[in-house]
Amino acid sequence: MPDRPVVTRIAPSPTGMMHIGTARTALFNWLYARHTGGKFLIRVEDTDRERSTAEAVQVIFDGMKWLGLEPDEEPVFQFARADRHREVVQTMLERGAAYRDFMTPEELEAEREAARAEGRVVRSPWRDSSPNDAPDRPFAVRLKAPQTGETVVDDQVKGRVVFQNEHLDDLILLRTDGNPTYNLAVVVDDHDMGVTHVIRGDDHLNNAARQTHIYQAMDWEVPVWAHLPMIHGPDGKKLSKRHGAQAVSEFDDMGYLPEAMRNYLAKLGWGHGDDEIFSDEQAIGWFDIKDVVSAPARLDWDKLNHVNNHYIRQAEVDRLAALVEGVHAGRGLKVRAALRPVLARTIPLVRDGAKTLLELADATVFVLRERPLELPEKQQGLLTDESRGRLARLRDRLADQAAWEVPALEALIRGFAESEGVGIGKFGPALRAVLSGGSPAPDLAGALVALGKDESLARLNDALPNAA
RNA sequence: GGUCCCUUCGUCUAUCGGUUAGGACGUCAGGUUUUCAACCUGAAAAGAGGGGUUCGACUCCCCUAGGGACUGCCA
Repeated sequence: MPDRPVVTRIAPSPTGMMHIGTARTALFNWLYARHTGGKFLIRVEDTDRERSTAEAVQVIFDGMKWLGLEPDEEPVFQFARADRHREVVQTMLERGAAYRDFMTPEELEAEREAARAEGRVVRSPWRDSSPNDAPDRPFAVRLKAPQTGETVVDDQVKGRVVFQNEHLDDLILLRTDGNPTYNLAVVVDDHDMGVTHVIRGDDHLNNAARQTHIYQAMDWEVPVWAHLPMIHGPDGKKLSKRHGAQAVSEFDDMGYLPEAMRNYLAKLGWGHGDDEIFSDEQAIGWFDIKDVVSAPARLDWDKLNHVNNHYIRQAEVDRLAALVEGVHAGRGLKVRAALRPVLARTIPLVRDGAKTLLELADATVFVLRERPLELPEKQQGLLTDESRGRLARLRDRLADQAAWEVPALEALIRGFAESEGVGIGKFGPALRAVLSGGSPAPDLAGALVALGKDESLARLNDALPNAA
């Protein structure tokens, strides 16, 4: 185990979106680096030139920034390091740790089929040929991996995993076109970047064994491995589109707060006793790779919603107001400058029930509506002659009310109901309808406070033109 | 086919050989109540199956079953 300061990294490939699993892997790498006082790095695996567009790369950076997981150093781009990768391969060739493989695509295909039929691994006839036999045609370079004995991946979450070398094939290091492959590039880059702990998805567990051979061939120190189980959809299948979302940006769009995502994602595969809600500082203090669960976890929207609701209740009102304004803007509803204070005033009154920013936004539309409000048909029945009369009497009381605060207004409404000799249910629904125009609204006192005295009375007057 | 990983309430998890198997989300019931939500109280709910090891297994070992990953000159 390396004695150096811890260096972790996230190594996403730019595919046009940032998968939520990548986000969790990033989070764990970040937590571990912070916990140990080490460094958290990012390397963009952009060797697939077709998919690796500038936009796709930006998506990664945006996702990381939104999640609040910024790396400690400038990003490394893998493609730019191809020369270095080739240089390492050259060294391995010189050391006899790699060989030129002249198999044609057809030969390879045939060998692959034969190997599968025989239940063995692909082998190249060129592995043991002498350099003099080299034909004059393009070749790939393969690692000359040991074929006997065993390779141990001492994994921090999976435990000691043993592979028989006879089951491991000779990794291709350089393609026929001279470009490095993924398996070569990760190892070289991780080594050059000084990565001490490779924390990644367990879809790479098998690769870890073969990558170990590269480290050994170069006499490099093998990093500490930690292979995280994957995140599945609610049905236990691989997380995909049909589960609602898989990209980080989608969670943003759906109104989840980054701190809620961090908390929830941290709990997916890791935990600290009975603690459910915890701060970044606590997570950093508690986090240890050894405590990561080895079984895959399913995404649970209900729980995510619950956690998000918690953080919405805790968030600064000004921040929520800005975010909610953004949601409204996205839906084509511009918030007039004059209404900004109203919006900010409304948020504390409606946030408790909001599971997402979208719901929070929904809960605030009633204060943003412009008079005169038109009641939806199903609510018009609420305005009978009787209820109009009551509302008119209530309006007069409200007009005389000086303290425009929730407790005082609650008392006023209760007192009014008593003086009318009826329950609040006799006029509450009508009041709410008039104040909100049919939009969702909080309790009556809250709605009055949110709207403010003038607007409240004006909306009442709009609905009671002849009742004065 | 081969290699490897995984398996505690519906879900996320605690337990690290001895517990009435705990917590959270969700669910259900009740309460509160002017809508929805929130909130309060309570309840139901789990060790995949089979063998071992042991005085004693959720915990250790083996087998089976079921999931998953890899098996690319993708990453």
